[in-house]
Amino acid sequence: MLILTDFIVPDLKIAPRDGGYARGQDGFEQILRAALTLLVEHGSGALTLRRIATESGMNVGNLNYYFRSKDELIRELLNAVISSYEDSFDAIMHEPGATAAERLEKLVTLILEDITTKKTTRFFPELWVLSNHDPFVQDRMEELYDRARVSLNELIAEINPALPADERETLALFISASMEGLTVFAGYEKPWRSRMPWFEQIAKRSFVTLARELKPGEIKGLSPDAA
Amino acid sequence: MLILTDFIVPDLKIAPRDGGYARGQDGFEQILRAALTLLVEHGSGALTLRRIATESGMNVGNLNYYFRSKDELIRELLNAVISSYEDSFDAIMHEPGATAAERLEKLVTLILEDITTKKTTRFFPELWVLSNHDPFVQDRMEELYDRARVSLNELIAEINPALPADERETLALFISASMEGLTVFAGYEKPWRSRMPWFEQIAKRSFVTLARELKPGEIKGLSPDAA
DNA sequence: TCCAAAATTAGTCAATTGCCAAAATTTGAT
DNA sequence: ATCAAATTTTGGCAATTGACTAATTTTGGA
Repeated sequence: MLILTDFIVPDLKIAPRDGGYARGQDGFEQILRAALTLLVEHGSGALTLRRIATESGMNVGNLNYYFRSKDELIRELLNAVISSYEDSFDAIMHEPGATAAERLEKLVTLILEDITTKKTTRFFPELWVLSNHDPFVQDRMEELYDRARVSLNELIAEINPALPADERETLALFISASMEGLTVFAGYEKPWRSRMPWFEQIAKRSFVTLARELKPGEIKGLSPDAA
Repeated sequence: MLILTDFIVPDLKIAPRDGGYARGQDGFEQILRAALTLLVEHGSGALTLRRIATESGMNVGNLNYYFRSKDELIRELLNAVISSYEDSFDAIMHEPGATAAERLEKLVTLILEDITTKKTTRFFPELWVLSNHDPFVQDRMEELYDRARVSLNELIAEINPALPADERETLALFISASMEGLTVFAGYEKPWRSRMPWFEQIAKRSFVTLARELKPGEIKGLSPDAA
């Protein structure tokens, strides 16, 4: 059985530009879309102005008309992709469901299935690497994950109202990190991709249990250097 | 308070070379060490032959004597670093502890503390990115994680002997992925680095519970496309 | 239709890249 | 001490990179 959504050109969220012709907006978007395709298909090493120009059917010099430098182009690209994820998260956040636990399970399903797409599997590790040496990327990435955790936080609060805010936030972080980690093992074309349904079951069971049964103070119970 | 272990040059495991002088073995190691330092400190973009030559106090042309191509140099580098981790995992595997659950907790502590080192936080995301477009890296990485999971598997089997092998392996994968995911959030110089002790508590509690309480067939219970 | 702004093209520049060949030097067994 | 093998240096090459300028074409409001 083939999955049909694989070759969809990934989405970008591009802010409308100030004063300009319609063609300009198109060109702007074409360039970023070409850059994203190259990044996803061939990695950051393929992100040269000439390859982006070729991929977008444009002249090299024209890229310099839209973007003062390659650095600015890449920043705009990351910004556009990250914004598209923020939109997705906002949409996911309002998914209906009966109980809070059921909505948490639904959220886990949506996130883990997004992880198996080519776009997500390829883009996020690139983001993680860039964030190691670029403060701008680090800030923007932190902002993205903060927003992605909002719904997680709300659900945990609903499931376990007694849990203090800082412990709740820590649990949300742990859950988020757990799921992100699956990218490398069960993402697109990864060796354990086919086991993602099982991972989903374990994740749901584990996360709901944690949210339900964590007692206030339990996490901080032991000082980290206690033998 | 300053942490003093940050600037330690990361370890490499380099196989002794066939026929050659002692100086040759030194040069070989110097080059790979310089390359790793550059990768960790400045990212893969800094991995040019000239920068590696400067960093290792060598001439550019000499790199071509040791390595037929830049590609071969990088492969040898990844191989050497991965081998060093495999050694570490083998050492960790034989850590003593009373019960299996206690040994599992100890293993979690060791892995999560390794994640906060500069070497690990910086190197692994680079590896993940490279694996997306390089089958050699993908194979080698899979081999590394396979070996890292051996002890995890044994401990789960001891804690819950009734769990079938494939479900046990899936749980080990989930646990491993969970911890790897923390790299991006609580690794070296990451925003939630200071909460790593809390993450450790949650992880121990969660993983031990899963290992103890998962029932055979529970993971595969629902077919993935059941609404 | 006209025309200024917007968008695109063509061509060039210095810098950097990986790679290579030939000469010079160092090593260590004999 | 000798000498072949191993290592290092020197100098350069062709290709690619990001950036820039000037000329050309397209756009869409007046």
